[in-house]
Parts: sequence; structure tokens; C-alpha cells
Amino acid sequence: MEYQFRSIERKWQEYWQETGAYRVASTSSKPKCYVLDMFPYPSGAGLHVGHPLGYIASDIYSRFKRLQGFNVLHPMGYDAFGLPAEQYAIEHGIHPAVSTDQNIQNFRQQLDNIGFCYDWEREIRTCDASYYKWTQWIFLQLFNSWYNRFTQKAEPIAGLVSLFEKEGSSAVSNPFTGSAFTAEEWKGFSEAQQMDILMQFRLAYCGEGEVNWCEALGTVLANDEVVNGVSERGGHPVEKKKLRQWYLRITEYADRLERDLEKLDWSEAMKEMQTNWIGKSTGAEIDFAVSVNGNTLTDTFLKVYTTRPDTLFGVDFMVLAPEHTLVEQITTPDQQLEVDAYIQYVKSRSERDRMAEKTISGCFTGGFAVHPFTKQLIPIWISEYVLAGYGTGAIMAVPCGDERDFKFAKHFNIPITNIIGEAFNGQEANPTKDATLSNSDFLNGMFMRDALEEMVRILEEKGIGKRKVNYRMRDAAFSRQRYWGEPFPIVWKDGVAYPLNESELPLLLPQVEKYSPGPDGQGPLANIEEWRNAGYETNTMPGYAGSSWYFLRYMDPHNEQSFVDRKVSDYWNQVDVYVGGTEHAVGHLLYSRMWTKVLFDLGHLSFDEPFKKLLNQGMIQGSSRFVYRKRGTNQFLSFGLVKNEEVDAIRVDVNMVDGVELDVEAFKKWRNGEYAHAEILLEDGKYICGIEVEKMSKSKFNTVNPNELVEKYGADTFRMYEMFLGPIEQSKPWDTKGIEGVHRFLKKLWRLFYDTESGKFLCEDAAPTPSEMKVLHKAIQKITQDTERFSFNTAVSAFMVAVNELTDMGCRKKEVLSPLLVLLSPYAPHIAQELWSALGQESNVIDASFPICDTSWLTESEKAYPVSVNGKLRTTISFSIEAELAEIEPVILSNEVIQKWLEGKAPKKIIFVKGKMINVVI
RNA sequence: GCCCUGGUGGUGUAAUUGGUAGACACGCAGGACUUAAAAUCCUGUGGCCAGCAAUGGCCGUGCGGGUUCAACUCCCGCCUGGGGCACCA
Repeated sequence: MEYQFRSIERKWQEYWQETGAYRVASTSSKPKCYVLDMFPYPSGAGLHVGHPLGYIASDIYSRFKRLQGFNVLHPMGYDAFGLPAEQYAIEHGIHPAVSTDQNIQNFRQQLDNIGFCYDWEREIRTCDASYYKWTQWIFLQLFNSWYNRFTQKAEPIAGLVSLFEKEGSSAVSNPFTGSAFTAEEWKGFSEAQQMDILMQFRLAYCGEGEVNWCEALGTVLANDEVVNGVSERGGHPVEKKKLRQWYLRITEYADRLERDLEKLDWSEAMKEMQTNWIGKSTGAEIDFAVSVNGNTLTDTFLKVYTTRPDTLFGVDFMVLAPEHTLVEQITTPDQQLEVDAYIQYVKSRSERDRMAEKTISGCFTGGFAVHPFTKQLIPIWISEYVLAGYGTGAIMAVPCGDERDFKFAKHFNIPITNIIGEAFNGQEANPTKDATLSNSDFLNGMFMRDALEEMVRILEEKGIGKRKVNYRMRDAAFSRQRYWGEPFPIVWKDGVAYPLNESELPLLLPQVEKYSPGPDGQGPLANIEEWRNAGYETNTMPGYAGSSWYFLRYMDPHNEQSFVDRKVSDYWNQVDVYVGGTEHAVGHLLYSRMWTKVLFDLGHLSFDEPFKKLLNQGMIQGSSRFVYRKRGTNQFLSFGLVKNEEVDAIRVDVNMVDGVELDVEAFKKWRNGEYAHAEILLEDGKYICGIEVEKMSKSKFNTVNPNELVEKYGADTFRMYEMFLGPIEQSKPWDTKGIEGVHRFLKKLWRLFYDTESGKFLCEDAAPTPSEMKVLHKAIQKITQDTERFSFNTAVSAFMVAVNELTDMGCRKKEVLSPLLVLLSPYAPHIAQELWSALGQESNVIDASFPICDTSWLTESEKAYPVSVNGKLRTTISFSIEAELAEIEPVILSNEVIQKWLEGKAPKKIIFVKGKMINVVI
């Protein structure tokens, strides 16, 4: 009987489904383990072989932990709100809910094919009202909270109101615009005034934000829809437009988000990316007086942020962001035209272009800043390299120490002051902190690192500036002018945003007639009269809303009273292993961390970090195949024939290519016979294709559908092959060649149990030999270790080694083969189950216990020592494992080979590492 | 420009703390079984040199140095592939 993977896999998948083998209890006396994949966006293209890489890894780990006695939560669901479905709706008139549902069904079928152990009763979809009800609920938590800087945590906004009622604005240290007020004044404010002030504290708040507005398309565009200042579609001009937007006050959490990285078992690279994104820096804010046309302005200062207050005497000019509010005030009449033109230019540029720009541009305003110590006048410029959103939107430029400032000065012929003597060569800036200051008044002769502290002290003493911690991270924009997202549980009355009551949730997403944008850059919801009339917010939440907390919902997915029962979340706690790609390094992972911290602060959770360990799977790239058509002909040249010919390289479907050899017949039938009449020139009777590694994508014809491989080789082979490809964290191009090797391994395993000719079951009860036990326990040891450290590729090799050795020994002993099946079941669950049941086991193999290595089978009495002379291996000699140098030395020195290399000399010394090696040094 | 990663046979890769480089596979070559094929099995397979052969020698983990009895592994400098961030003051 051959290994019939198709019928085996179908049979057991049905059995597991019927018996609810993967159902997980939300409470248990067992220790818990929560293993999670980043849930997918169900795109219309379906899964390709890159997607399941992480899913297989997490599935293996989940099964492994379950066998080891853990209660394992391993769920799956869909990040189902998103732009593509809406775009599809606009183009085809199909409701996003319908297309999303179809896509999910397709995904589910593909996932099921691979035999994952998900508990599908816990499936969630972010677009289900029963789910987004709680997304809205969490939004209300954010809206109804503020970050208390004294207690360093989120607190209910009601507490802030009572603080204001008792002590006025002096009760808090959070910044807000407008003047300070007393408790009495607060009570006297109108409701609208109070709500206005509170809005400046809420963790979810409404503000003005700039968006990419395309007048011609009548819509807001994402950054990557804008190319060189025009829309990608149609090439229409794009302008920045101020729109009312919702934000999350994530900046209040910047410090905790950075600090708590320390608690996480994430790769250093990942932590570093988050740290860089948060971008904490320390420095000073300095106030400069402003002088226009010889008059010093009395009530206005130019506030700059600098990390290098020690270089204050090296300032040669100031640069403001073109949007800076002071620009209008300080521009002199003779500079007005130039400034206006420059501002207009900057306005036409997307933020992305502006940041990518390498050529220097800028414009003098005519205004001057006054140096706080020397009282010299410093020209004030504007330039797009200074961003309004960072720091104060203004910098003091020190060309001798900052490369960008240096280039700017050179470009506009601004004289450069040297404050670091010989450390500055006049050719390029030197950003050192290890130089001695000169030309720096009272700092002269001081070491820069010391001057830094000294300057801050003096600035604070004189009231010119103050120490300041700054973050690169900005508050997260939390609204989209789209339809297919969560509606905000907000009602507007007379320009004031009021939250809905919890009892009014969920606020259902209404049906719309047309998916076109609403008026004035509003979303499609603004086209619905009843919606507008009810005063509902017309924006919807962004894609990351639902994904910022979904890992909590899996714990308790059907709870109608709460987003997750506290007892249940206490039990499941953090995600123990979170598997996903690095592309979410800053977005999703940062927002999830923030939401978790907010829910923790408000007492809804007992932990403040969502993902304890993060495993990043590498990207599976596509390996594209090319054919070469001689230019202007219908002749296709095999790769080796191209040489110096003028050819057009054309991508062909990788599924028609075996390695590099094109299936010419399939090619001729491809794309409805587009190439049916092609003249194919072969080399050695074959057509050889060219190769290029690039991103896996449908449009490049380099995607491979897992379904096809499962059909051809079975899910078990597919699972093991994906793991065998290499380290899980490494990116690599997909190559189907090689899957045969894994398939052969499973067939070989099968033949340990069955005679494929006669179909006879061969297993026997006889007691295993020590060498058979050694093979088994060696495998147990290696595979346990490798699975625990996510080294799945080496674990697969270990299986191969074990099966090869047992085959050579002709081992058919149940006592050996049975534990081997349990060991294998996380990797190849179907074949393991089939053979397990053939051994007469009634139970599911997933309910077995993971075998434990008995090292007594592994002990060796002898060791074949490698013997080197001067570090070069010359021979191997066996010694007892207990042997010490004294007893080894004479044997080595009398050894023929070693004597030859000694050439009669006595060795200087002999290095002996017990159990490892011997080195004779001459 | 900055940050992160990687570079080992024809290919994917292995070598967990510095201790026999190339495990395990793919591919390739030769052979067995077969009328033939598939499947399966066996042998060989880093390069160069010597030898009929067993075998032996030299070189070899991107490049150049260094530390060490010993380096894929540690240190310094460079080259290069991939990914990310981007005038962040």
C-alpha cells in the first residue's frame, strides 16, 4: 500500500472537525500558551506560498506546546476592513461586505487545505458588527480618557473635570492652548468652551490635519497615491488641505512605549526600529527675540528646539518651516513676493516628495532673530527641509556642525562661523561632541559635552530657554474619508463632538447608494442624508483600529457583555509568541502596544504589553522566469542563445517552468494561445528560461498557490517543505524544486510501517535494540530543542536522519516508531495520525504526550577524537570518553601519522579538550 | 546619507558556548531492479595537484589584516546583495 496522502488528509481533517479536536477551553488548570499569527487582510488574490510560512511555524509550535501539556490558544481571523474592498466596490458596484465575504471563504478553503489547528469557533472578522461594537467601545474609552502626566497614566476624563472644578487648570501639567483658568472660571465656561478644552486632553481627539487633497478626483489620497505632486491615477494636481481629523494621543505614551521595549523578547532590530520611530531626543528650547526692519518685536519670540545648545555661538542663520505661523509676521515687503512664491511651491509638494528632495531650496524672509548673548542679528530663512510637525518647526542653523545646515549655507553663500577650531576643515560639517569650543564667548575652551550641560543651565537661569525632551513620533491620525471602516460613535451638535452611550453601540455602518466621496473631502457617509441629519461623524476609523486589539477578542470572542471577560484575559494574558512579518514593525505593533497600555491604565487588563515574544518570518520572494523574444520577431530564444541579440524579456508563469526548463506546450497554450504560433528556438532540445528574484506578486506571474502543491504532494509535505527551506526568519526566494526530497522522506517513513508491495503492516512488538533507542532519543533531543527555538529547518533534517537510520537498521519496533510519530505530529499531523491509528491507538495523536529524551541512551563509551597538528587535522584516534590527557598523550605521540608530522621533534604542548578534540602544537 | 540584515559547494542550507567546515536535501553522474517507464535502492559528488588504486598533499566559509594552540564563529578596515527609515534639528 502506497502512501495515499489525499485520502488520508481528507479523512483526518473531517474527523478532527467532527470531533472538535481543536476546540480550546477558556479556562483550564493547565498552564496556558497563546500562539498568534498576524491575521491576514483577505485580498481577492488569495494566499500564495509566502503567506503560510509563518502560519505553519506557529501551527507547529502550537501543537508542540499542546503535546507538552499546555492549554494552547491558537486562533485565526480576518482584518476585513480596508481600502481594496472599497476600491473594488467603486469599480464593480459590489458591496464590500459581499466581496470580503467571498474572499474570506476562499482564504478559509486555502487555510483548511494545509491542516492548521485553529479553533475556528473563535474566528473574528473586524467588519462584523459584533466585533466592531467593541472597537467602538474602546474608542469611547480613548475619547473619555486623558493622560495624567503626574500619575503617568490614562485616567477617566471625568476625573479631569473634577480637577478643573476644584483647582482649575493649575491641577495639570499637560500643555494646552489658551490661557490658564481658575476653578471658578471653569465653572463659568459654556459647555462648548469646556468641551473645547477637554478635547485638548482626550486620548482620542479631533483636530485639524493636512491631507493630500486632489480637487479633480474630489478625494483625499494616501501618500503612495501621490507621485511627484500629482495623483497617481490621472496625474491631477494634489494640494495639501486642512481637514478636521481624529487623532490618537500616542505621543503621551512615547516614553513608556520606548522604556517597556526592555521587557519584550523581540529581536534587537525590531526594538531598534521602534526606538528610532519614537525618536526620543534631549536638548533645549531656546527663545530668540525677533527683529523686523530694525524693530524688535515685543510680544513674539522665535522658539527653536535644538539637541546642541552648546553650539549656540555657532548660529549663522535660522530656518523656519514654510508653514510656520511667524512667517507672515516677519516677512519684509521686499521679500514678500519671493516668500509667497516659495510657500506656493512647497504647498504643491507632497510630504513624501518634500522629504525625499536632495536639492537645496529656501528663501530669506527679511526678518532677523537676535542672538540672546551676542545680540547679533541672525537672518531668518524658510526652507522645506524644516518640517512644521517636528520640534517647534524652527531650527537654529549651525553650519560648522550640521551637514544640512552646512550645505544650505554654502548654497546661499551665508558666512560660516567656526566654533570648533581645527575640528572644522571648511569642506564639510563636523557633528562631533568631542571638540573644544572657541569663538563661543563664556564657553570658550570648554569641552562640548560639558558645555552642553552648562549652556542649558545658563539658559534656564536667564529664562531664555529650558531643557526639553522631544519625540520624533507624532500623534496618530485616526480618521479616514472612506466608507469601509468602523463608524465613529460620535454625534456632532453645534460643532461639539458628543460620544454615544455604550448602550447605543454598535453604531452600524449604513448601506450606501454610491461609494463616491462626499462633499468637501468628506467620506461616502456624508452622502447619506439620514446619517448627516443625525449628526453622526462622517469619517470612519482607519485600518489599524480593528487590528489594535483583536488578540484580546480571540480570548473571549462571543462575549456580549464586555470586549473580553476580565477573568479570561487574566488567564490567557499576553500573547506568548506572535508571528508575523517586519512590515508591521512600527505601525500595527506600536498601536497595539498603546491600546493595551490604555486598557491597562483604565483597569480593564492586568498586563500592559500585548506580545511577549515576537517571531518575524522572512519574506518569501518570487523567483520570476523570463523568455526572450527577438526584437520585432516572433522568435523566442532559449537563454543560452540570447548572447548579443536584441531581445525583449517577457515574464512567464513560473508554474509552466520546471526549474529553468520551459514547458513549451504549456507556454503555447498560455494566455488563450497568445504564443501559439511562436517560433521556439531550443538549446540541447530544451528551452531554458532566465531568472530574477523579486517580490512575489500576481502581476509578475511568479506566485505559487499552496493549493496546487497540496494537491500534488499533500499538506504534510507542503508544511515540512516550507520549514525545510531555511531559517524561518530569513527571506528567500521560493523554489518548488526540492519539495520532492521532503515528499520522499514521508514515503520512506511510510515504508517503515508498511510493505508497499503487499500492503502488509510491518510493525512489531519486539523490544528495541540500544542502537535503535539511541536513534530515537537522539531525535527526541534534537527536535525538542529545535522546535523550542523555532529552528524548524534543522528539525526537519533531524527527522530525515532518524528515518534514514531506522530504515538502514530495518527497525519496525512499535516502541521506537510510536514516540517518533508523536514527535512528528506537529510537523506532519495527517500522516502521523494515520500511522498512529494504524498502531492501534484510539486517541487523537494531538492528545498524546510529547516524548521526553532519556539521555542514558545517548551516552557513549568512546569518542573518536580529531587530532590536529598545529591546528590542522591529521588523523582521528579513539579514546575512552573518560580518558585524561596523561593516558592519551603517549598514544598520540607514538601514532604513526603524528610522528610523521613531529619529524622527531618534541611537541611544545598538547591541547586536550575532553570530549571535543586534541591539538598537538609543535 | 543613516539604521538593520545577509554573503559558506552547481542550488537551498548545516555547524546551539571559538574545537573534525559542508549535516540534511535538491541537482548532477554512474549503477541495480524493469521489456520499458514510474517508483525504489546503491555509489560518487567543494576546488586543485600526485597516484593504477587505497590514499596523500595543498587551497577553501565575500576581500584584506589581526587575536588564538585553534576562527564560518571574536576584533579592525573594505567590497557587495537585500530590507527599512529618510533633510527629525
